[in-house]
Amino acid sequence: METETRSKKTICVEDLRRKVLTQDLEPGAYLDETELSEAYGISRPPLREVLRQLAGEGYVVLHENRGAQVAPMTHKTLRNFFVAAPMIYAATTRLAAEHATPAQIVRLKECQWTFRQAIKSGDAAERALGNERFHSIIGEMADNEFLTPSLRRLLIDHTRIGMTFYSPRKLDLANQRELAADQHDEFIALIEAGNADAAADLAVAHWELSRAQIESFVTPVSLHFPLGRAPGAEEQRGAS
Amino acid sequence: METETRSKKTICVEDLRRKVLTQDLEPGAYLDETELSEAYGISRPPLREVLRQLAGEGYVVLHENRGAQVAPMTHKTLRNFFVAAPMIYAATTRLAAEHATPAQIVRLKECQWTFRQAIKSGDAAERALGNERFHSIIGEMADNEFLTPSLRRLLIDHTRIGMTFYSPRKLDLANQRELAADQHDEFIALIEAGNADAAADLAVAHWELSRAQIESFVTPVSLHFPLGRAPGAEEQRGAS
DNA sequence: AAAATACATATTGTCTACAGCTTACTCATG
DNA sequence: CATGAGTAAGCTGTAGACAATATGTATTTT
Repeated sequence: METETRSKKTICVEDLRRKVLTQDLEPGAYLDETELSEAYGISRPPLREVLRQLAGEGYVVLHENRGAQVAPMTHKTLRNFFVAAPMIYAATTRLAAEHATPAQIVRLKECQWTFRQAIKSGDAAERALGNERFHSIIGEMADNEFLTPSLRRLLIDHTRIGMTFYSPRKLDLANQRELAADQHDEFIALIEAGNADAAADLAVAHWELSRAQIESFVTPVSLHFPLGRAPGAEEQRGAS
Repeated sequence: METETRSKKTICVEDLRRKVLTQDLEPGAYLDETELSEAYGISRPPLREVLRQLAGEGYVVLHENRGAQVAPMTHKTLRNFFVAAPMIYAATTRLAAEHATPAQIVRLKECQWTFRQAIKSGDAAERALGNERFHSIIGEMADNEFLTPSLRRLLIDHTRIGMTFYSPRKLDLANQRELAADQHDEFIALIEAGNADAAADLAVAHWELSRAQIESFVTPVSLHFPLGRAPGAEEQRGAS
């Protein structure tokens, strides 16, 4: 067992990533360097390094002399996401099935176990983060430094979108989440078997399921939404 | 026309990018923070920010307590590159043809003009950088934040590989470079016409040409390479 | 009264100095 | 002579103080 003392800076990076993914920090929110540096018990120079790193990873955007902003989600985000996701997911999953090591498969299984616990617990954030981690590991398995950057970028917004549209009340969505978890088990089986073609197909199917969930919110069934309600529900600026 | 005074830090970022792309800084070389900060007339904290940013962009790799290293090119690099490149190039080019703005097309034409000048001049670095810039602009045209990260990562190593295998002596390669430049003109025409399918096909053809050039070096006619050379090529520390 | 300018405040950007880690060299010892 | 530990030098990591830039407010001028 490794003791592995993570530095304050590492904790800072990981916690900020987490806060962005769970929308604990909302898209478009501006970050205060002094405030954050005090919160994580480090000084401003290393914190600024952290922000640069997160900018490189796509979590935040830096504006000269105007600080850091959590990467915004514009009207184009969803459209671009729909274009890029199936291609990258299919490609990385195929490569994962071809290249995965036994140690990585063990980690993936552990991750899936944690993921199912999160589903049972009903904690939206833990479920979203568990799903992100699962697909991150598949990305590691693919072991292609040229595809990983886009995959990581996709997973950021996939996770944030998943948080946005999460709705524990709708039973059919709960069923779809169960189905998604079952597909994760299939991922493990196919990757372990080295069945690249089937794994790529499953990636597309998994994506289609997710897409259907998202679209059911973006293009809702007409009469389900009472229209004269909650005028301030869309209070954040920038929403057309 | 704006005057646009670039800060020292911006100059530093751009110059380091350039040096990595042209192999003025060799893959695997370690960077000295003090040395670089003095060279660019800034202190170490902002330089460290620059290095973090470049790490996020894939130009360098950071090692805890051991400084920054120019992103190495391992034996797997070329193989992974061959897998990812055609897919990403085709996808981004297709999107570029669908989304390019007139202003971007003007910039692409200017870039192509500069590129042809570089070819005439015979300057390998300028030619490689001009090519990188041309394809970067196509990436901007695609306007998809989820695909751009992988494209940028590909262009880094494509440019470095192009520098590695550049050989002005071989006449057939000179002809192939002419052909590549002609294909650039076709890119412009197809993008301007909004012909997405043809643009995607051209991207694949352009890639195949480049691949053939690379492979003619990687898999050379048997007797051209003296084999008993450079025993310590794995652990170079410092590039002089 | 409205608009523009000047000033005050807050936040970002940078520098110097110091602390901590890694490594290479030296010296002692088997 | 080889091997290991101890030590010193150099580099990375961090902190606190200072400089520069943007923003919001208040005042002045038309």
